[in-house]
Amino acid sequence: MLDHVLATDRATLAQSAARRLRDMIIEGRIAAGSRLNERVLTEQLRVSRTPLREAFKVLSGEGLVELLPQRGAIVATLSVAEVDAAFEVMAALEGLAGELACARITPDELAEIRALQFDMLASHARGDLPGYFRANMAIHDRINAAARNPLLAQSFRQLNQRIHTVRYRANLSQERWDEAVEEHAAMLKLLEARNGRALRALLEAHLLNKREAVVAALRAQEARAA
Amino acid sequence: MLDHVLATDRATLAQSAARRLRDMIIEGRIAAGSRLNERVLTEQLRVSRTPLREAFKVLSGEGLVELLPQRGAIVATLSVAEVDAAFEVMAALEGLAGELACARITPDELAEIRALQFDMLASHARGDLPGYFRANMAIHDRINAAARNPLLAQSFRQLNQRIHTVRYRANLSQERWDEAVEEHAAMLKLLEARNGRALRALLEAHLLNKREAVVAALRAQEARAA
DNA sequence: GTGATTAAATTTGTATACATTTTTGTCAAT
DNA sequence: ATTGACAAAAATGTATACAAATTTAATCAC
Repeated sequence: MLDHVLATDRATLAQSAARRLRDMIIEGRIAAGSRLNERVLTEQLRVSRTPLREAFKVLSGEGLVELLPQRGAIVATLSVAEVDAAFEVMAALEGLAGELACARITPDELAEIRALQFDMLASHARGDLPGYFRANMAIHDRINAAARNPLLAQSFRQLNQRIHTVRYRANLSQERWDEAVEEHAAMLKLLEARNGRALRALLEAHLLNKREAVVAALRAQEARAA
Repeated sequence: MLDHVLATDRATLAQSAARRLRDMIIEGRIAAGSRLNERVLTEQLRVSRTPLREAFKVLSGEGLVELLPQRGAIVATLSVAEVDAAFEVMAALEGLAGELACARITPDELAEIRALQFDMLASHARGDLPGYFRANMAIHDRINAAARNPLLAQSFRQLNQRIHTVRYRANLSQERWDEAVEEHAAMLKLLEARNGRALRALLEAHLLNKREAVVAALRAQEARAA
């Protein structure tokens, strides 16, 4: 009778295997391009091959894993071109989110973003990069939530997840960092003024700037390797 | 030695099961919300449960199937709100595609779109709705291809596939149809003029207009049912 | 008849066995 | 040393057996 409340909705093994594998990939604990051997992973994750293979299919749909017929699964590789393309799409999506948020955000949500903005400023002042990334991600999450479009949020999350490894590994220059913080201040102003068109343009520019920074860092990394 | 040429890359059963099931869902041969019984489907598709369940996971990632833990899979249902949200995102993506296409399209690609435009005009003049839809879809496909962004194309395709059933079932009014044809003529002009910003705005408006038409048709359908 | 209770049947989740394919390792020939 | 052939090993793909859960049906009290 109270099932709908008490039901713990314990996940299936396939779900939890997918979740754990996803985390391992996103956190970079398994290198891009490396093979996902079923026997090895069944031992590591303590599940049998059936749920593991189902997890592969799920992660393949998220773009994190590539399935090579008869030849197993590998962690998806990221070319610079793909990162470039992902940012191009994410810029448009984030711009849309900002525009919609201007029309739909509540005062409470706006207040929360204001608070996060101060958290971000604090992290920036301390030179605390992880803290900055955390506040930054939270702000963009709140804007997405305020847009009230689950499909938009999902599309964005999927792309962002795909490039997560490189996005939050590229340690940007102090100059670019300062610039990003300024952009965030302007964003908040436009959001408060409910200026949808302008916020959209700014968010697009903001993400395209981030793209430049990340792609430059990637190319530098590639050059160092060679 | 010639493997890389001859290899037919025969699909796995999971892949072909996913493809067949996907077609059945998109074409509306299985009603939204209906249960996907494993035993029944294994008999229909002539595969065992293992590849069938893997196919469920794939289609779930595409948003076509919903997995209810311990309670099986159902064909995903589409609320009016979801269709609304999908168009909102698709408008932004298509706008981006148009802008990028202006910068990247080749003369050959442009010529092909011009030809398709005439096909579309012919179908419109004959009142051939399926032919119109086909030409229309082909044009949008070409614009997406000319944008040279695989992730953009994939994001768009996924959303479009999700609402395919309702999108191409809503038989629009003659008035809206005429209007859409005019919008297409303007699109081609802007593409030829390489006016990215204007094409973007037009494509967004075009899709938001389509949204109005589809959502209105859906609401009318709902009202008729009640 | 209605509703609760419980047993049976069905259905989903997982592990494992078997079948195919791919990869690896050995050895002879050049 | 390198190549090619081929056997052995390992890996993936598929079917099926078993376990656990849910749904259906049947029974009984009221």
